[in-house]
Amino acid sequence: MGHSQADKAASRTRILAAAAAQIRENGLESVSVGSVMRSAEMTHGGFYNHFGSRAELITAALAFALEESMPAKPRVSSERESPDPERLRRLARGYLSRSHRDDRQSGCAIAALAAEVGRADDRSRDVMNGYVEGFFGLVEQALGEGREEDALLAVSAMIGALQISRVLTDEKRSDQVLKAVRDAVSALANED
Amino acid sequence: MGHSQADKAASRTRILAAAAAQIRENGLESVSVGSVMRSAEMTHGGFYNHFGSRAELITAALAFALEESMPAKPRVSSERESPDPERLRRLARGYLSRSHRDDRQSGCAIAALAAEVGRADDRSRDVMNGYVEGFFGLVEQALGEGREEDALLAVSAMIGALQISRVLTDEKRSDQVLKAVRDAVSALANED
DNA sequence: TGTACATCAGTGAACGCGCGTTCACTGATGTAC
DNA sequence: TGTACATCAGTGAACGCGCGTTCACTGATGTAC
Repeated sequence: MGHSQADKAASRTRILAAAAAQIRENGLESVSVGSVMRSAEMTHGGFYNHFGSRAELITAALAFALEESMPAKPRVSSERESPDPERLRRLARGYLSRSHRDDRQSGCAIAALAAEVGRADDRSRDVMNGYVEGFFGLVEQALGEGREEDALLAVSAMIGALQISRVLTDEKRSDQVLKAVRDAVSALANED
Repeated sequence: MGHSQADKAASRTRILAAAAAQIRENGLESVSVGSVMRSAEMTHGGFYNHFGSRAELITAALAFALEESMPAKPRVSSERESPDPERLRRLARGYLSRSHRDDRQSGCAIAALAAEVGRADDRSRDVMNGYVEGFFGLVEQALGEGREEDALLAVSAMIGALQISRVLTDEKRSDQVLKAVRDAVSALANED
């Protein structure tokens, strides 16, 4: 609550983190300046010391949410890494888990926001585009060279399944969808 | 613009259709009473002759959009129909086409709204739940008995791929995702 | 079939409210001397 | 190191606007006789 430069940076981060959580939980449009500032424990007037407008916040918070929710972004290591089926199986197990389904606030921002970003301006699509490619790259690397098409399939299926599992009202059925796609992705990992 | 009962029913349908198109194009939250009534070529005051509130309209328009965008809802025919791989291949070709990707306004409402409905009230989730199950059933029937898990995979992948294709900023890459999943679903159809 | 009247779909002004944004103010911070 | 001052992060009141909703009114519809 001080006025130092370090305090300002911390405030900005608090605002961003609050907005990112809100976005993942309830979508881009759910963000209002008032609610975000309240979450960040400040009054709304100070907002414009940190962002030029609500729209600017939303773009920044989208990037923040994507970054937060994609801890395993592929390193830009020059050496080719070898396929790692176990890594993909672990990824699928976590991604298509009940806890991921039920904890939207800290869940995958791509699954939460893909449709909304698909209809947003180029700026937002650009931001998410990089993270989708990162996800593809991650899975392709785990599958091994020449498995690009399988990677595209696996990522599409995981994102679709997570969303569907959040829609279905019968929890058993929801679990079943998660399991079916988990198994299918694992099967891809075990091929070749 | 008359006042007969038939006119009233027609007005209600115009309002619903306008709201459904808007929802598919820009999401549930994009619907405002004013914009919908303008699309339906009426003034906003008359809205409450047809719906009790904006929330009620949105629920009804969601159902309308889902119904419109799922013409191939499985019939409740008692006789088991035989597998039809060609039908699934055709479905995948249409669903994962550039024109479907680019024409959101008349595209699949599940893909457009799954994430948003996943965080909505039970009422909305119930509505979409039925159509998701309809989609599953359609694909399972085309695949044939005992292919339930493959149907869950295929539907998840199609929905995920359509959304991702709308996010990607490189059109070639977007096309590639559509094609990869189209081919994977066709491959499922050819297995047996 | 024709007339008188009640109904009610649609109009457009008005409402209260929450929103994004602005602004004068405050007091702690950090700098110039 | 100590003092005087400019900066600027944060506060809270105020703004204009668009929203959902209400309402008095209108005139066409449909019904009772």
